[in-house]
Amino acid sequence: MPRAGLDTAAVVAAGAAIADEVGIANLTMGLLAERVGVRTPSLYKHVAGQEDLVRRIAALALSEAGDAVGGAVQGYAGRDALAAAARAFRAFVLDHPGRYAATIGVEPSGPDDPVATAGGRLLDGFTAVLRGYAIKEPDVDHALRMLRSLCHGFATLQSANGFQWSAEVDESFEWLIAFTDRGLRAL
Amino acid sequence: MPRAGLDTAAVVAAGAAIADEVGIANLTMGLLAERVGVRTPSLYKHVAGQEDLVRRIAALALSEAGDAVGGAVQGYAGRDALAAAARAFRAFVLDHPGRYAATIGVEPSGPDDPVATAGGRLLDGFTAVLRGYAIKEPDVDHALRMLRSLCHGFATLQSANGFQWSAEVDESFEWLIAFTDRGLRAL
DNA sequence: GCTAAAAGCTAATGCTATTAGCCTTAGCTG
DNA sequence: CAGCTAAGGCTAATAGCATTAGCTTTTAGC
Repeated sequence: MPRAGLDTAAVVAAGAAIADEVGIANLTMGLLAERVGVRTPSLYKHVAGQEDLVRRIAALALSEAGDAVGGAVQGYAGRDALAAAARAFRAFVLDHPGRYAATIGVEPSGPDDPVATAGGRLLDGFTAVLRGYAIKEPDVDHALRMLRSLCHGFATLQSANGFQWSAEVDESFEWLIAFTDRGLRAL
Repeated sequence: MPRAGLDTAAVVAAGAAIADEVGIANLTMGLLAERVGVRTPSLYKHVAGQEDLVRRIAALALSEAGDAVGGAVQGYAGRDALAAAARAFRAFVLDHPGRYAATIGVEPSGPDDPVATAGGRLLDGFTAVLRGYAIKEPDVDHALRMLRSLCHGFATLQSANGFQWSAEVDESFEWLIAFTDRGLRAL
């Protein structure tokens, strides 16, 4: 029996891919094993169990989202940066609904938890956006939370096909960016 | 064997209560059966299965959230209405995290789906808030989606203990209400 | 009181995650 | 180059959970 040459990262990446295809709720160890060409119990050599797998997928998703947002912001400031960050974040969630869904309900166990550090890096991307607005220090944290809530809420609601939101969802999203931009500049 | 006098509504209510206590992911048919004083298979006389149960819990949660928001708005207008609605919604999600979590990822099958009608009623509450602002028609839908995204995002992120948000979360929420109010009045 | 549907129950099935224990490969060491 | 060791795989077994089948008992209407 030739060896599969697996490692934890490969298993997690495959799990994230499956989650995007069939939804995180339908990600089963058997499906994952089949995908990576191995029998189910062998997965436990790379991952401590399903819960651990989901945590790792969540950390991966947050890390990738952080890269996407951070990269999109590069070279822009103010409204352009805000729009770039928001669009990049939403695009990521819509392109990878399963792995992003893995982040919902995962609580970081401590500051050193990969989930926490990846989440922090995602926040850094949004922080960079705020730097383009002249915001007084006490407001920065609040504005950050608002940005995160807005993007998270909109993207997950749309990804779940929430509430008959028929067509012009893109239009609503752009409207939302403009609204937020005006509000931030007014601070 | 005396009969338990169950019906679908009682089973769903008990399921929602368990979801709030242990999380929707840990809501098991056995746990629910024990809670309502019946053997597991008997539940299937009232509910088609676990998926159906979760859908019904989601519909209940949306309906209750709609009642909470609608009731809170009564007698207020403008900023007061906005604050009342937002606070009522957040309080509901924090008080009933499990049943609200059931709504995530549930897609209404059609316009007659109880999930859809309950979701619609929740939207009505937010619509009432917007009526207090003089918003031009083409903006109403967008503003509605923004309000929903903001509340959903903030409440679910906090409920999941998202991102080390230490203390002043309440303060951030009030800040967010003020921010939104200013933006809406500027339309 | 009689009947039929509704609401329970026990028993059985099948799927999923997980653990235990064994075997083989790959890489390093003498 | 022989041999040792750890890592990565496998089969077999266990346990929990959802669900179905089929039987029994209550209850409500006639």
